[in-house]
Amino acid sequence: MTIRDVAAAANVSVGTASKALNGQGRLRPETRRRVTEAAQRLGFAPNVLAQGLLGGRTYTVGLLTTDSFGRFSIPVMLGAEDALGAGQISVFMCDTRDDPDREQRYLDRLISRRVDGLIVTGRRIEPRPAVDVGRRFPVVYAMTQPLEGDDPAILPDDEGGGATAAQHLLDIGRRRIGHITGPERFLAARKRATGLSHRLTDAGVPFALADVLYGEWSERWGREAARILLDTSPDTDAVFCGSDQIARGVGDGLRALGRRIPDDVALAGFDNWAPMALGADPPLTTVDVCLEQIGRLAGQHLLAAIGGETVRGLRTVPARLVVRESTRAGGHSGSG
Amino acid sequence: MTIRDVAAAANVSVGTASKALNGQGRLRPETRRRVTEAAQRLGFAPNVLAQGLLGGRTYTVGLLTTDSFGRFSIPVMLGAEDALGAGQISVFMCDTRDDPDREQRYLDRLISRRVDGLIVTGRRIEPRPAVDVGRRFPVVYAMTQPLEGDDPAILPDDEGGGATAAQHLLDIGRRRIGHITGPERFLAARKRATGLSHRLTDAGVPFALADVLYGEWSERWGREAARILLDTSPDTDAVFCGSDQIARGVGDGLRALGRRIPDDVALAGFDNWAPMALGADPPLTTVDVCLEQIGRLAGQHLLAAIGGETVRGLRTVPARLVVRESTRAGGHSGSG
DNA sequence: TCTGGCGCGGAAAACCTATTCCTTAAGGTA
DNA sequence: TACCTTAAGGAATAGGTTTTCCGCGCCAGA
Repeated sequence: MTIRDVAAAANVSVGTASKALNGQGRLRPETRRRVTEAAQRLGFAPNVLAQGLLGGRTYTVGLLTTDSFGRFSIPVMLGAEDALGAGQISVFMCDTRDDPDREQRYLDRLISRRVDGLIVTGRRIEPRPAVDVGRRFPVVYAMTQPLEGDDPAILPDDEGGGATAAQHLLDIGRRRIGHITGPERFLAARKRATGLSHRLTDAGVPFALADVLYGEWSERWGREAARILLDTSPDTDAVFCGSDQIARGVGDGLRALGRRIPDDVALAGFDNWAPMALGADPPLTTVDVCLEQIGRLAGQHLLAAIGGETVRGLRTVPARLVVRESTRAGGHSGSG
Repeated sequence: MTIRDVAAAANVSVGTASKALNGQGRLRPETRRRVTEAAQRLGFAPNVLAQGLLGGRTYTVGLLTTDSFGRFSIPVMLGAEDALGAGQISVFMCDTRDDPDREQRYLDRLISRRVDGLIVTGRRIEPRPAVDVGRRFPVVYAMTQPLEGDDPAILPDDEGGGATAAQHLLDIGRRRIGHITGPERFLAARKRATGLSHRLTDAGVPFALADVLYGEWSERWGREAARILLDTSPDTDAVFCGSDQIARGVGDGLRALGRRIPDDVALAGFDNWAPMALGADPPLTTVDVCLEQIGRLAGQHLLAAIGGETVRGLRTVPARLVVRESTRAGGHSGSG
């Protein structure tokens, strides 16, 4: 089923058929109609490979992730697809599973497939080695940043997110605030802690970076850390956590020690991961870094780069605080 | 950077260059070496579009999901990519977001892109309208099944999973078993209940399908249902849940009512969703339907179909019980 | 009536690669 | 020495589409 068949069915040449189907050239309306009708009847769909071969553009991009398309990549991907799909661009998925060999094979394939561009996503915001595709097509990073070069990267505002959470806890009257988060080696964890610390210090509330409880991104760590925190600071009236999972664990830990949430201790998480944050009792206040928006921006930047614009450097997307029951105002002196 | 450039650099014709690079034809070893060396030096990668145009195969497949690449699609996708990637096949992702118009646009695009095949995945196992791609390329369903036609579908064994969980609860000595699950309209929920019921009845343990607590796939429902269950059956010594999320809620609900897990009540979930099942305290025993395996099989079936074999009908993948602390043996008369 | 212009549609090139067929030269045999 | 065989590599074609250029016929104006 090619345009040749359509042309034959409409009694015109292939060139004419092409013009009729694409609204080009000077054709009689009746001819146009005859061709489109024949195409319709035969169920003709143009071969995009041939178009790509001719036009030098394939209308495809690669999406490379080191995250096994996990919790972070997926929303980013959806946002990117949104932006790209509107431009009629299809997306190849490439899941490296953190294996450099796999990644190289994927890159080779994408090069062979003559993609128009590439989006590289990562776990949290850890910097990663830049991908090497020569100057064949533009690359945009999302949720990660290249160690070398100045290819554009779209990042969440982890520091701002930490600050926003801090401000909220201050606003509802809390002053003895703890912070339980993931491993210190994660840039995202350090940035969130920094944001929190700066805002609290600015407000005259004492908070030392040395007080941050670094651990792992798990509920188990949250439960354990809750005990540690109350051991050293029994008068804690709010805990800001580096992830919703940790917050879930902290919540259970606090309850096990007799604290009520939010009456005795307000609890805030990070990520706004729906199943975790909404499933909690009470539902979790949390920071949403707007992953879809990050993906959408990455897609738009890539489209711009494909269109010839030069886009460079980092760009952060503001985080959004989502207030739920776990930090209801009223404070520790409230209804309890 | 085309094979023409390579040929020029090696002082041969394009035909000869092609033969040298693909190990075809009769060429002097020295000529072969000269060509491959030039290709290497110029960083040549063959244009797969041109190859596809010529060979009639594009070595691409589509992956269509109604699940927004959520919890179910992702592992299926990874498995499928595993199977397909080994065959040098790239995957187009198509996220319909449950919008028929979007779906149709994706299908049109895939047809235009001349994919070699299509995998359709879904949420749980609900049957869905068959996709219509004429006889252009083979279609395999995974985690869903077509309402019409007999295209192959790979499904989890929900009934067997329910039976396996039942057997496990019997094995650890429980006899008063409750079942809390998602909405009754979900085939998966009904099948799991059926599997449980049959196995219990076979073992002489009374269980009426009317006792199943259907609700929603949420922790909140789990918490609520736990109260309902203990209200009507205070001597319950085990609860099997239709999802890990529900199990989390049930666990919290039971604890709030003073029951210890697993000492007083054993608790089992479904899905083996790591963050939920492992984060729980104690970690959840659960049924793993082996989503990756389903995806892998779907990929293999699709490869077979692309290769010309005719594959038809449903195929189920056995579920696997993952035993963790929440159903430790010993029973209610045990250490408590 | 002849010419210029315009409306319409056809022919061909281009995109890149793989493959089939063909040419050339060299070496061997009768 | 002439013919045949074989090795080696070149030329051409196919695949589907778009676009540029060109030609044909008709109408209007001179």
